Amino acid sequence: MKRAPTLADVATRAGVSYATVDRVVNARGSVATRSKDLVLQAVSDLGYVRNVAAANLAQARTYRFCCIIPDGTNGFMQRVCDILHRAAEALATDRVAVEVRRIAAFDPVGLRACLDDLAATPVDGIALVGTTDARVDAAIAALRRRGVAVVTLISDMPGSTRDAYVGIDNLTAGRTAAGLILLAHRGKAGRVLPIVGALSARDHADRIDGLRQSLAGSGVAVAPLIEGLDRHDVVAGKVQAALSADPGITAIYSAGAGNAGLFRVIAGWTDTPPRPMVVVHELLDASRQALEQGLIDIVIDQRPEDEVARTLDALRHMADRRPLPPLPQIVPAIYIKENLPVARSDSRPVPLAESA
Amino acid sequence: MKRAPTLADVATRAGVSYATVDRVVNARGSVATRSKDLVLQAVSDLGYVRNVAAANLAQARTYRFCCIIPDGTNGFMQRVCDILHRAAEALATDRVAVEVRRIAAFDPVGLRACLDDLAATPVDGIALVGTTDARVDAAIAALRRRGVAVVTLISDMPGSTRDAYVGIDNLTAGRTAAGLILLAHRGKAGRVLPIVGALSARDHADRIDGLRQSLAGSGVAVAPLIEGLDRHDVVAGKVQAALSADPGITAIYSAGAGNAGLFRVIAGWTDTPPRPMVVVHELLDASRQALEQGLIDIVIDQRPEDEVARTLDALRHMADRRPLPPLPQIVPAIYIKENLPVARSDSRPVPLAESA
DNA sequence: GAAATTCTGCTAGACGTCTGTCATTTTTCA
DNA sequence: TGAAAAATGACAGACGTCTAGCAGAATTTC
Repeated sequence: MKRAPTLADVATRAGVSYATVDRVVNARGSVATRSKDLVLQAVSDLGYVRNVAAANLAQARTYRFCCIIPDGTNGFMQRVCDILHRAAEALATDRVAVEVRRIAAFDPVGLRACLDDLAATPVDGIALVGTTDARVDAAIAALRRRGVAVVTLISDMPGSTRDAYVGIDNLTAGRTAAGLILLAHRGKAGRVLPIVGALSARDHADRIDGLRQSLAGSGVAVAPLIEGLDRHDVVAGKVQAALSADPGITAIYSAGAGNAGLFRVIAGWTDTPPRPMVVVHELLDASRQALEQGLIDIVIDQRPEDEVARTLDALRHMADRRPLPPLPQIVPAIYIKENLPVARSDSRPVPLAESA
Repeated sequence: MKRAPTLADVATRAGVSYATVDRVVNARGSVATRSKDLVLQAVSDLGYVRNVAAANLAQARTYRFCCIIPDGTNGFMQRVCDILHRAAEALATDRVAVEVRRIAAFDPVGLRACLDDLAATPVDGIALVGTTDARVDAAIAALRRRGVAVVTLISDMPGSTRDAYVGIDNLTAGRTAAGLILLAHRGKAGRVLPIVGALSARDHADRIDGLRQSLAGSGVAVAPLIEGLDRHDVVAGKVQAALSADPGITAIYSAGAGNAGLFRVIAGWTDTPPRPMVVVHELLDASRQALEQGLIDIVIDQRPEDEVARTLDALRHMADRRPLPPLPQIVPAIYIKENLPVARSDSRPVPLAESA
């Protein structure tokens, strides 16, 4: 039960002064290579780990994070924002201030402006939904040079210098949809109607790729793709048309948003032939209701709660210059009518525990 | 951007000394009712929240938690232990020491002895897998009186005075199995063979209840229950017999452990008729392989990672005498061949970040 | 009214780290 | 060889809370 080693212990062990140790571990001032080695050796000998509590206290540290979330009619992004706000409240105890900024969706110029704006404020970390664009890349690189942690959320930017990506593997998501569709077909032949917002959206395209991969070689074929622009009116029209044109559709997989239109079409289905199996993404009010009413069969959800928690955790680690713990993948959840979680209630915690 | 209020601010506002404030918030010494009210009022006026970092620093606080996990051949409990150990490592940074004790499964006397033993050591919180027993209840109550936080994990003890339960709703888990079985039947008739370890185990019984509820009124019936005692040899024999006796079985739902026996039977299946659909619980090496090899269709997993994380988090909150944040239910994960997470790799974090 | 009890205020030293200043020593290079 | 530059040591004041001890004031008890 001995006390954990402190920087003073490290200094003694390394045979240098506290100041030198401090210069090494906090990377400031210049230190001779020899001294640096001595210190690092002592650190590893003693198994020193920084006492984060003390460090934060000393700096009166307040983490300042900013999350940049696309605006628009997308219910999913709204949900992400809600979760962020809730998480921000809970983190207030730990002196973490989380700001959420909404920007126009699919607008690299606006995103870049937002990032440049943040570069001028004292911020420790930024989370953003990736948008592939050279100007955004440059802004991220600039922020990182200034020591700001940058994490991509939900959608990655593989080419950029972001510190980490937090989100699901969309190829796997598409394969999952395929697996469930195959399960329901049980070896019978069929044809899946795939719907996306736009194939130019990386995540949507990945999901459809995954679907195709896992259906290949099975008896279930893939019908021509519908691009619904994530708008329910467009989706409704195109789905209606596709179903009329092809009575052999046995399943529908919607990889994008704008599902309200799809639900309307299904709601108007006549009994014969039986309606196709329907798989959509993201658990929102509309999809939850559709599931409860039996209009659809499966919702694949990317667990934004987990994504948000991981994101803030990653930002915190990086702000502390601590290594990121190995992150297990976020596995999308599969919801059916029977395992829907109860709708969440907001309860407000009190600041202090009861006195005895 | 003003600084968060401190206890000194509270004292000023309340018009009393720091010492009095301290006596109120830490519930020591005696304080006049009037002063106490003044302090509490100031706390709520200012929105004071204790700076946990400073508090821990001042006390050189080391949280000591102990998790009591049943021993035995159960692979799931082994997995829980692994996760606990990993979590313990990660929490070392925050001065949290987690000890894991294995005890004989289904042995209330041993559990009680373990709890009594712990009562004599300086421990801040205990997590245990619930076992319904009056002696255990009493031991828990005694611990709580001594200020030790007690959380039940995986299996609850509804009658006891535990502070919280972290685990899944097994009724929902059974309903989920039913929903997936119905999905694969797509309106066709069928018959499910249910397997448990023992109906006396609360979680197993709940799952079967859930299954029955959700199958009621559908075309899928429930065959006579098999009790396999969670032993793979017993399971193999009884399943083989049941399948021979009833060729109309179209699905198997194993709510307990000992699934290796079930996998063996399925592996020996002849092509015609097609094998029944198989749903089992807990993602372990054996079930993962069975899923990959196509021996089974679905694994329902109770996400022990989440359960462990929540448990330790809950213990920490209670040790700090902070209110528990509202816990969203843990929703069991549904795995099929296509969405299996990659097997986890163990990587060891380095103690310090790189110097610039 | 005196004594006992309860309540309150004051003070000071931890806890481990960060940050800054200043003086001193060692190294480097012209 | 001397001057500039680099490296090091020493030290002190924060950060917010906990803990302990002691003295003085207010209240209750007999």
